[in-house]
Amino acid sequence: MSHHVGEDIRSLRKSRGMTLLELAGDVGRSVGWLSQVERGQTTPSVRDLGQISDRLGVNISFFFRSASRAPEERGLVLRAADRTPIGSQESGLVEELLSPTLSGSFEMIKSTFAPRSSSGGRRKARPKEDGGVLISGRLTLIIGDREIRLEPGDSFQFRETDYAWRNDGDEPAIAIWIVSPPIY
Amino acid sequence: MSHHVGEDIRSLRKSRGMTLLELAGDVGRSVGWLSQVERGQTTPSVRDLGQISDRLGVNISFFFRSASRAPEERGLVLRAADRTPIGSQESGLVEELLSPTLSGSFEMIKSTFAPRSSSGGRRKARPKEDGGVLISGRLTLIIGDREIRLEPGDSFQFRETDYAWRNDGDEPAIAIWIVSPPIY
DNA sequence: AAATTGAAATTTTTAATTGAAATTTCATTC
DNA sequence: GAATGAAATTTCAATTAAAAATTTCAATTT
Repeated sequence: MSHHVGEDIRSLRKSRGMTLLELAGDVGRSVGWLSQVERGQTTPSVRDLGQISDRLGVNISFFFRSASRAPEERGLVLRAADRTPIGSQESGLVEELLSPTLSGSFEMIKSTFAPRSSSGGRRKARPKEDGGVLISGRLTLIIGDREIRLEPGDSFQFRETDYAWRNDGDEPAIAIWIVSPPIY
Repeated sequence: MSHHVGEDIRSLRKSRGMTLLELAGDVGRSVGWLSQVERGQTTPSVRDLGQISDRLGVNISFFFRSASRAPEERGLVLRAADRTPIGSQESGLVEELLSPTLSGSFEMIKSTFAPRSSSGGRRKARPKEDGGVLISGRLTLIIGDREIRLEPGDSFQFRETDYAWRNDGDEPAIAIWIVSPPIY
């Protein structure tokens, strides 16, 4: 009874705007069953969970990121060693989830921007608010019509949905990035 | 016309749950006047602003933290050099606002916990959500009945309103702390 | 004349309804 | 026991109404 993959499934499903009906249909199970899985009343088979994770676009290992930790701290802390890459198919950008749970009102992400790289086009996105602090390296943000060059220690926050980034430097740029509401 | 102290005043007032009527009364001015000040249609005198900042519990210099920066980046970026201590009368804890504006849906704070110090009693607080990443040092969080020892790189997130902290180490603990909704 | 007030006009917020959609429950089937 | 499917329940989004808060601006004060 220790693993509540259900809570993660629910958050991922919601952040993607899917209903029980849709996800259950996609993985070939009933709405009632998925409801029970999400609430921890039924344990899905590994095969079921594999289908679910495929459909939600995460690796199945994501559900077990804190598996080796004491149950009391699961969902409350995420240890540095347990962070997993998530999302972001963009080359040049590696995102690791810092939030121990997906069900909060905001999400914390460690973003690493490769040297000499930049985001592709602009982002299409739901209305959300972004913010962050540059920890190391250099990073240029293009927000609206403004171009902002960040140095370590600088912080930022904005609601523009279309923005882009660029790392002109020779070293990776590392930022703590905050998104609200959650995107994963 | 460059300084919009009004926006900060409005955010601080709201985060403290005050109405125009209350704050205006406390500083001996009319509601209409304060409304104009907050919307940048009237500039308060330095004396008025002093009274307002006293009542809101910030140093008057807070309103001018980004004064030397280009207007385009004000409210969007906060440069490392412009950070000011804010809030937290607690000894052992220094909080610096990272958010460039107070009007977002969350607030980013750099918290420095002195060696061998701890929070006094529990916190009384409005419902909010806290999260963060420990950047350096060691920090113990007491959340509900759980005691969590954090190492650098560990991240956390919770909604419990009563929590406490303790730094048993010999060096300061530095964390990036996120609060939603804003408290300042 | 510029700053400030105060009261009327307007906007925002809160609470209560309601119908639709989504979710939960649980007796039945596989 | 695992899973389904339909009935029961809950949640969500859209309305509406009343109260509270804010804005506006003509009048007053400095």
